[in-house]
Amino acid sequence: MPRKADVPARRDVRLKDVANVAGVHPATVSRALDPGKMWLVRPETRARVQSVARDLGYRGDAVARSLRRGQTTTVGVIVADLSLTFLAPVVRGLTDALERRGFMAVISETQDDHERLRASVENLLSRRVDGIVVTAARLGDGPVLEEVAAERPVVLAVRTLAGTTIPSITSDDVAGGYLAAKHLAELGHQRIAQLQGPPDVQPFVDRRRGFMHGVEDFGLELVSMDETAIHPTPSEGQRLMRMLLGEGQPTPTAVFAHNDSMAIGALAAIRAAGLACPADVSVIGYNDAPLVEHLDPPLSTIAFPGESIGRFAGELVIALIEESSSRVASMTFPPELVARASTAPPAGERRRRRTNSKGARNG
Amino acid sequence: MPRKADVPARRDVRLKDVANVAGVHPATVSRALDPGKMWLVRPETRARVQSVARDLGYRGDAVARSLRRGQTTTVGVIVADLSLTFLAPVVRGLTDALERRGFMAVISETQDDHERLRASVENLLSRRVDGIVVTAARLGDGPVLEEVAAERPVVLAVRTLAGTTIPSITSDDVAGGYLAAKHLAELGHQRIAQLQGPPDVQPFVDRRRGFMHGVEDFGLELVSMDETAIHPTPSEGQRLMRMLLGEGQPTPTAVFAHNDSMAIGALAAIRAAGLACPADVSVIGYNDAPLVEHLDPPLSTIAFPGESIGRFAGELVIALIEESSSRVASMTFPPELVARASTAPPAGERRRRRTNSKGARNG
DNA sequence: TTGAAAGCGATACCAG
DNA sequence: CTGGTATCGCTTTCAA
Repeated sequence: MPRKADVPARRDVRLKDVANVAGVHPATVSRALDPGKMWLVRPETRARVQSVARDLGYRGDAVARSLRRGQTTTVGVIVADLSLTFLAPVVRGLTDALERRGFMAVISETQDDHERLRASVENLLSRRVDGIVVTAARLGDGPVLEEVAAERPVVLAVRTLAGTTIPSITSDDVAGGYLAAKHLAELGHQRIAQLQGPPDVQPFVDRRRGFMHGVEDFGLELVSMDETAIHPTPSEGQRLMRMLLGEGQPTPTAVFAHNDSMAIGALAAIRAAGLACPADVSVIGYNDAPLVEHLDPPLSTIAFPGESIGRFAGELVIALIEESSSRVASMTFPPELVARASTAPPAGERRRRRTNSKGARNG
Repeated sequence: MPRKADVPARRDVRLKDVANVAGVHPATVSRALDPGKMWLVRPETRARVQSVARDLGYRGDAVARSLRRGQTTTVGVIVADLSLTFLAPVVRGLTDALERRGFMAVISETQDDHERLRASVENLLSRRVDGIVVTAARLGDGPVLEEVAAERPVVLAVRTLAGTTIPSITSDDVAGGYLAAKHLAELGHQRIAQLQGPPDVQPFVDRRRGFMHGVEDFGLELVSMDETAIHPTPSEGQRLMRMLLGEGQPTPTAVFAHNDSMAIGALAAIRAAGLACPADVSVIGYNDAPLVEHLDPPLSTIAFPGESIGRFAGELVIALIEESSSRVASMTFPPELVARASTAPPAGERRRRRTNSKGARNG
């Protein structure tokens, strides 16, 4: 049992109580306790009020304040799934930026489901959040979000949306895809492929585009596969990689998985096929999620500054909240190649010397 | 610019507006829209009101409702750091349980700092959350949390606190530690050690205790090292492992790291010392965090049902909120050994086994 | 079955 | 510099 020390464990103390004890009007207490208005109160009174408030253990009622002020100092954060490890830094930067400014994050998961996104948004709006940061936008979500953005600040983070006017803080996924192709080309790969993420998520579209540019620019041969992952998960990555290895086409010597999760699945598929990475097939992922540097082999990947993106998204949404007329400024951060052991030069020479028939090892 | 379709993008629609259009009193609208009270309204009126509400795009104001009802249907969730990957399933289960019951999670990070925990709690209370789930409790936090628990439902998850009356949902870390020792003993290890997490976090204390029990029960030799990690991170794990390898004492053939992060650091230290895992030293971690199965080598570890723990914590806090008299029921879930490639019989044992095995070929 | 009226707790404008 | 007073939007007795 906790001690009921000096702080009365009684029912919540209200402004009026403080006023009574301090012998002043509630309005005065309100002013004396508001950092932005306490200068209106005579120092003596202010001190007395503050001391009484402290003694009574007074804790402002944010609900009442919100009702009166029409501001909740709360921001809704919509994520597809908190288990997505690459989101951790983003959410970290975001919540940090928010807390630093006195805002709190209320988090809602959508599992990348349109309906759930709609429900989340509705829920958040009815809770009167001052703004919303969406990291889980998918293609069809445009209209809903635009509608919301008409009444409240909305910021897209990580995932932008084609042809939207909603400001977004992202990394340049086209550049990232290009970087992946460039890396593979520089290692000497000629025949490469990509494991594509869901095409209704803008970053995947962009990564694809960037990668294709690279393929052209560097004169690579693309083992094309139109199939895309239903979800960007290890199991889907495994499925696509299996397809790729099983196709009639020649096996690529390197693949670009649109994210690290799919890359992990790809590694599994490669092993399952009796091949080795990077000896037989190089693999590069995307996101530089936590731990992928410790994988077997350590995963080459494209990193983006998640924490910064989260932080800026937080700051932007607050800016929009505080001066809603603010110019809509999107930001794009450059991604970065992180070369590790899962990518290496192709074993082309050796293989070519031994046999001319490609794919002979796909047992 | 979004279309201002049928839904008036005007200022928020209030209850009164609906009442006016529907030609009834606001109180009637309130009743007609409250699932728990709509039976008080004549079906015709109800239908009309609901239809008007829909047409106007009416969205209840949760802030006003909260003020009036003294309930926010909001639960504070305190975590040390959202980047802790083993928390992802916990938070997942938690938010899912909450949303399912119409509650929302507001998340606050403490970075395992006492002051920040205090501030978080204060902030959450002033926002009038209906309850709090704490996954970041450390030893000194008892008093603060007890005090809070006296006014509002508080539930500890993942980390319990010694000698507290606050209900907690955890896994049995003593059993987990024991399991680790047992696993190593069964593999034939004789000389083992542990990399200890911070002693002011109950789970680490328990894992240590359980491990020690196991050491005794199985008659193992413990290479003891009193040093504990400042934070349970890879770098600290690496530091401790380095110390262990450098000491005057004989090198253990297996170590139990109090969590996966430290285990990862340990693996690095082992490599850095020119040794191999599991050939020279076996390593077992704790948590079965996402991806550790893909490490090099795949990490043996002790798993706990994070999602269930989160889910039950959510359900418990809601139960406490709804019937605050409810009996305080803590729950403990059993952990489970997940044996992977980072643990194997010790070098000597392997040889001996080969020699002694029936049908040995070198006879 | 519906209406009237009283707040929930805090803030902000207007007087004094 | 401080007190009065009117809401903020909704829920909930209490009457009718």
